[in-house]
Amino acid sequence: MIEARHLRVLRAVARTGSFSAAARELGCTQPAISQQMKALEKSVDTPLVVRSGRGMQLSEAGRVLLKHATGILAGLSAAEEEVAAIAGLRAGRVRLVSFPTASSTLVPPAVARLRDSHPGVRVSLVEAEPPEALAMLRGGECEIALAFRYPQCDGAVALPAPGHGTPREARAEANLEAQQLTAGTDWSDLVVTPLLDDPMVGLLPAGHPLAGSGGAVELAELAGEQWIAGCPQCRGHLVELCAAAGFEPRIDFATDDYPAVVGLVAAGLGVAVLPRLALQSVRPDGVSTVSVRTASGAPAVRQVVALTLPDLAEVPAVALMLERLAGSAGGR
Amino acid sequence: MIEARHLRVLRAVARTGSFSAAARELGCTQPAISQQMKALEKSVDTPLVVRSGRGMQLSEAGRVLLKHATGILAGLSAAEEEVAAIAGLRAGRVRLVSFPTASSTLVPPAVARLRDSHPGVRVSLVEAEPPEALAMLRGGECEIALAFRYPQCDGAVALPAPGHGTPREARAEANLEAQQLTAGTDWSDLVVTPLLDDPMVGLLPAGHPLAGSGGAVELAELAGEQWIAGCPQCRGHLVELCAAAGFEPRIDFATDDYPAVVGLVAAGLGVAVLPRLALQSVRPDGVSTVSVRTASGAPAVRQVVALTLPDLAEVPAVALMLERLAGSAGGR
DNA sequence: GCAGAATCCAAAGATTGCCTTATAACTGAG
DNA sequence: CTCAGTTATAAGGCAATCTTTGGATTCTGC
Repeated sequence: MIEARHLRVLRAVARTGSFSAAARELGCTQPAISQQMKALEKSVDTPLVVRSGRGMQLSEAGRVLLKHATGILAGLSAAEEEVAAIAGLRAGRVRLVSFPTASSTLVPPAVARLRDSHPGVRVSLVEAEPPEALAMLRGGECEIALAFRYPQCDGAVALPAPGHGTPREARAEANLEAQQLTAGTDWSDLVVTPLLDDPMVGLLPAGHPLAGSGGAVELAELAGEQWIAGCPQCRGHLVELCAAAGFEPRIDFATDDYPAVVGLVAAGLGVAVLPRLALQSVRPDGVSTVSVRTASGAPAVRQVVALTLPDLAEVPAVALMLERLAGSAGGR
Repeated sequence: MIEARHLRVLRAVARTGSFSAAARELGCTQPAISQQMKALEKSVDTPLVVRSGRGMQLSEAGRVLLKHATGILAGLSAAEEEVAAIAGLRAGRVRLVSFPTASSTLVPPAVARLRDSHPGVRVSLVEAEPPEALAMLRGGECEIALAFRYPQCDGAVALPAPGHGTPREARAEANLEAQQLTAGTDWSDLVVTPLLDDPMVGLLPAGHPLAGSGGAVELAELAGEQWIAGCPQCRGHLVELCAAAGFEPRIDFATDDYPAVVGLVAAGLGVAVLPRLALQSVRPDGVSTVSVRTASGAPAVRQVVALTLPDLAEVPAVALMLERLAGSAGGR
């Protein structure tokens, strides 16, 4: 088996015309060159150099091998360079999958700042709801999945050191609590980068009695209202929240189109609870917004996170993108 | 530094989709694959494989590296194959330099038989007198030089085992005797393959008194003749031979054109001594040939040999050509 | 749900390979 | 003939590699 090392030696010998000079060029001793050449000649089973008194020349086999060596070593350098470009954030691509709200709020500034600092790294974005995004992540169709979950307790999830060889146990332990509390989101084998605790905002018709109550309401105060729900996952969360507050919401309308929710509330058809992030890109005409507290008194939040695989967290471009996303979310 | 071994492992992993399968394909154990991949990832400083639960996929860097690996490994295989073709006598070229007489007698059948047995090996032929042929050999312009010398003693030169690692000392010792006797031919650092002891033939005009003397004459019997000499080297040899026989030849004509020599002798302008090989391609019209004995009574001979460098003697095509030349000469 | 098969990683021991140092032999030039 | 430069060889130390062994995880089939 011919190794690249052999070809490097052969090339140096051919270039310099002597073993000693080749050794100097490659930064090793002359016997090393001598042995490498002998090993190469043994592996191809034919002489490669012809010593004639003082000078030395390549045999025909040596010339043929050298002819190939240049191309092979050039290909090797090209490969090294291209991989180094990816590792050095001068090239590469990060495929992002995000749910709609995030892709219109968190993602754009993060991508813009990544492009400014590292123009060679390209980012692609596909929209998908968290369950599908997770499947794409596990299936190798993307590097980062943005998702959210609704922790029902106030304690913040322990923060795993993002992207630097976090042991499996630590991650599992960190996610254990949240995992047990929110069904269907087993992230124990993933690297979870918390981005944002997105507070839930109550939407009331403009003339609602609680609209002026200092901007904060208990969920139980809305027990008798008609409700307008969002996406299936949001609806499920709403029901859980209300159950914790001791009632079951009457839901007459459900839509995952946030402007529609606002319109329905403004028309006096009910009240709603939306993540604040979702409201950012919707003009809240004819509605009042109030903060919502859970039964325990703490504000209700939706936790927005970026997910990736442990191996992918080691990829520089992925780690950088995660950093940018965290930075983009941090200001909110 | 990326080594070919790494790329072979990467390719096997990518092809099979698992470390274990790659290990089976490459005939080693799975931890070996695991370690090689880890070493490769370390050398390029970025992850190359992404493990997602059961399956595994290449990262972007891995895909890029694999893309190059295919070409690099293909180039390596091509190089190995081409060199193996040369080593296996399915390809290659042997450059022969020969003096005119040999190139018209010894060389053609040898080349023909080599071409029959190994059609891939090409032979090129250039004509040059021994001194120049030797220079070309030492200068790397040919692989085999055909030459001759005139040993003045009868003892045959010891036969070095042709082309199989003959130690320097043995060669030097074998050639020592001849070296001292024939000036200007230091072949102690060469591999000498004796081809032929070419007997010297006397050329006499058809009616010469000695023409019928049983076909053999002593050189001294021709002391009083006019002489026609051949090439410069041959002329020098003739003078030496005659000196040993006790006289100095009167040389009125000298030409290295053998038909001319025959013509001159036939015209009765003198006598000549030629190697028998040289006479083979000349029609001896009007002349009588007799064998020539030196002063010591032994027949005078010209020794025809093939010369090559020690390293070149290890090259299969060169060794084969030497064999064919010896075979071609053996029948004479 | 629970063995079973298959996969990967990690640690440890043995082997192999590579490099260096030191020495000897050879070549060509002054 | 000596000297500078080169290569080959032998021996020692070091690093890399492979294998073995054991343990953890995942998917599969019952």
